[in-house]
Amino acid sequence: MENETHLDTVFYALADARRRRMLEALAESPKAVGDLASSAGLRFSAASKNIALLEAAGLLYKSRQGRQIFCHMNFDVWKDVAGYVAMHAKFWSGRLNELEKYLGEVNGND
Amino acid sequence: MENETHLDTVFYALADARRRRMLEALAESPKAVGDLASSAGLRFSAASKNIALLEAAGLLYKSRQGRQIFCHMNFDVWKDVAGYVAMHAKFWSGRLNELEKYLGEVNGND
DNA sequence: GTTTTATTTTCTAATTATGGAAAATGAAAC
DNA sequence: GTTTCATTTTCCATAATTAGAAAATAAAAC
Repeated sequence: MENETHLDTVFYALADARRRRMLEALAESPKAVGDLASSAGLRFSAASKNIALLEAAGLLYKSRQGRQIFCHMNFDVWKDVAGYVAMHAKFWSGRLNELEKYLGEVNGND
Repeated sequence: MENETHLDTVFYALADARRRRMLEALAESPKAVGDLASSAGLRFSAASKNIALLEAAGLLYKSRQGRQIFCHMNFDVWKDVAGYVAMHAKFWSGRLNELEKYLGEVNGND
């Protein structure tokens, strides 16, 4: 599902520090909308709209639990992004060691 | 040089299919502004503005050759993007083989 | 069923982004 | 130095984005 329009919305969604902060919170564990609002320093209504944007980009999905709505990171979409980046980052070819180091540092070799 | 604001501008720059098309053209070889305009299906003035945006994001740099201005892909910035993607794509951990395959397919194992 | 909690929607106003056209710049050709 | 070519800048009109406030929904608690 990696078409032009989709990449538009994904990259656009990532082009905002507060939205990225929400995703960073989600990377750890699913969070309710209200929690994400605080993470990003936004009011409820603004957070809700930004979350809808992230959802439209496929970067997260929601599930209801009682009165709360939980957001979950959709890791699959990162594959599209990674694919696009890899495509244009030709320079990574033959430098997988370097990327491996990156991944190791960033993820703590887990 | 991977700060929040920089990522904002980089992702924003990537969030437009025509700008990505220009970058795709540049990945192959440096191109004059006029050539990029046609690649993206834009008039000169519009192309010039989008190129300025890509330049501000650090995705390309310019060099003058006679009356033409050539744009060159700046591969280094992709490292920032790749780093960010890798950071959030935890799921890639332990799946480097898969990524390797990706890179192989995409770059034709060169 | 009324209240409370969690979230979304609607509406408005302010800000920002966009392309096109035409004028302006900059360098080369003559 | 005047013309030509390549690109940028300015100006304008249009469209898109955003947050905030208040009203609306939706589900649970009482």
